[in-house]
Amino acid sequence: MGWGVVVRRGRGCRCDDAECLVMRVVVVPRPDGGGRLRPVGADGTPAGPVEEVDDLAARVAEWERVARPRWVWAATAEVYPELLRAGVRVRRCHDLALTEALLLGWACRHGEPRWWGAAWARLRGGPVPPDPPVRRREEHQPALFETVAAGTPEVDPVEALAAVLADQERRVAEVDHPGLMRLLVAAESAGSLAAAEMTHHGVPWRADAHDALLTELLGSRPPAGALPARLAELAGRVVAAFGGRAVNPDSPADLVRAFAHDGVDLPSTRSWVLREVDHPAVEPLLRYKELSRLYTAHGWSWLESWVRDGRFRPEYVVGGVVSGRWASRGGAALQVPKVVRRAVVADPGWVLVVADAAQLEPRVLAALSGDRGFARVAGEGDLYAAVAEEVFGGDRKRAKLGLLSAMYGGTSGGAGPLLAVLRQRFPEAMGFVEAAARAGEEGRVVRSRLGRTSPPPSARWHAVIERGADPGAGEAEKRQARRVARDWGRFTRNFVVQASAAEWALVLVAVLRQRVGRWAGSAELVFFQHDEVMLHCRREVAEDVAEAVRWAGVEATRWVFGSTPVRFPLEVSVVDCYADAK
DNA sequence: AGACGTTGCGCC
DNA sequence: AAAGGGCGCAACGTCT
Repeated sequence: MGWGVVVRRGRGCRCDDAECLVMRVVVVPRPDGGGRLRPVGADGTPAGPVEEVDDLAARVAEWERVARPRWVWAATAEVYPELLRAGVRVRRCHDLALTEALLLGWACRHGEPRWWGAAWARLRGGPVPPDPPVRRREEHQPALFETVAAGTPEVDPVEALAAVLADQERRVAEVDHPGLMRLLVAAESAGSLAAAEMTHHGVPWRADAHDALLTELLGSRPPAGALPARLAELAGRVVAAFGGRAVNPDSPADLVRAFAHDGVDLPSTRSWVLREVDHPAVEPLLRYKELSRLYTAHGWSWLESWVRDGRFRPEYVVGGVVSGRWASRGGAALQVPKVVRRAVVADPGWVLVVADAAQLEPRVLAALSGDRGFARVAGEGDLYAAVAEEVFGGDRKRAKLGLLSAMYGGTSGGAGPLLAVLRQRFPEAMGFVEAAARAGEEGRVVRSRLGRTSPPPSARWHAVIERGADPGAGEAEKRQARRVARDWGRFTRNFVVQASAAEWALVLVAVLRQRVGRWAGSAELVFFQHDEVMLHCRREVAEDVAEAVRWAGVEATRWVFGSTPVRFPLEVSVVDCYADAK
């Protein structure tokens, strides 16, 4: 899709001026704790001698004290955890790998080899080697800088990183809106620092409370290989309800057969399907599924693997989702079930500050589209209620359904007529997502507010589309082509909203992280999940921290959307226990 | 036995 | 209430 559909230039990014004067220092660590550093200009040219040090952390801390540079390194995830373990924090960085992914994406070269391929091409020409494999927590793999050093002994890694930096600066300047892309690069890099710091600090987690919760719901911990008492009992009730027929409640196929035997035909055993069925097995089965999930996903073995010394330390994968949302590795960090939040308890004398952006995505759509009518309702505290008031005679449910369908591309559940009304009332907002959907259906890419780009559809996708367009195509082929086109349209429709929402949240984290630095030792960001942040802080500073979060929301709005009537309210709770938030 | 795809469900 | 978008994970089941 045309860039113009998605991004109208807002307020310029401050990185354009002051930030760019910040000194950059390239860092290449050695496995033994030493490393090499070199100050460089934005164009990668040396601004000082190479330093070779045996205690990299100490040297970084010293630089940080006197010059507050922007650290330039291959990947925060490979460099920063070690610094944190040595007690060293940094204010800002430029993550070359993350930036490379953003820039490759912008040029519709998603998935191509990243930074060191670019370095190679720039320094030596010739074929571009593939990326090193993704680093796994459990196994040691060579870090990026080691790989480049091993593969190209004649290339100084410091020189290589400086070259990549220069290359990236040049490419950023060539995008349609360099100021927005600079903001994205800065926020992505700041996010990588926040992610490493959150992993380092961890979410306060009371293993005893978790164990008590499990025991209450499942019975005491069973010996290895045995089912907890409560699950065994429910499984027994399921079997009894089928007249003693042997049924494994964990096996969908088994269940479908058992229900069929009793004259109940099921398309699947999903819980919402079962809920509609009148059969004595349903009630114990639903309860079994619910508790079984708790047991397998967040039971005692989860607790043993993931909680140490009163902290849950998930590993975040910054930019791990195509939309720019973060993913996580291990521990299912971004899926902590509501019941388990009982175990997330602040240390004595400390509290949790939990903040959640209310109705973030429709607000983002309002700001993106510039629809004045929609922006006006998005200036209200309850956007859905405001839309309901204006359009649906106060029916908030219908307002919510209609708006979610507009952003996700759904038409089921009677959303069709609601969409027609919304289209009439908010033509620019609805036109915005529909233009994004059309772009996807036609195989074009779309971009977020700051310039993150959707992946182009695969060759297979194009093949299906072309087969459907062939004059000799059969009905089935045409239908399939229409379906995959619509599917991709739903993806791009959602991408523009979800990716821009992720940017707002990312900038919030970036500015909040800077602000929280003033309470070093007394307040920590400990968790971030799409539109929600959690801080762990001393009780005395809780109100100040809560205020900082609200301020960060306002800042994020200004940075990402400039001047807009749209409000992005945060629901902030100060609690002892995560389960009590909101 | 291990790889892979499917099913189902937790979160936003 | 679910369905539309995005994920991670565990268990089942099939294939190799």
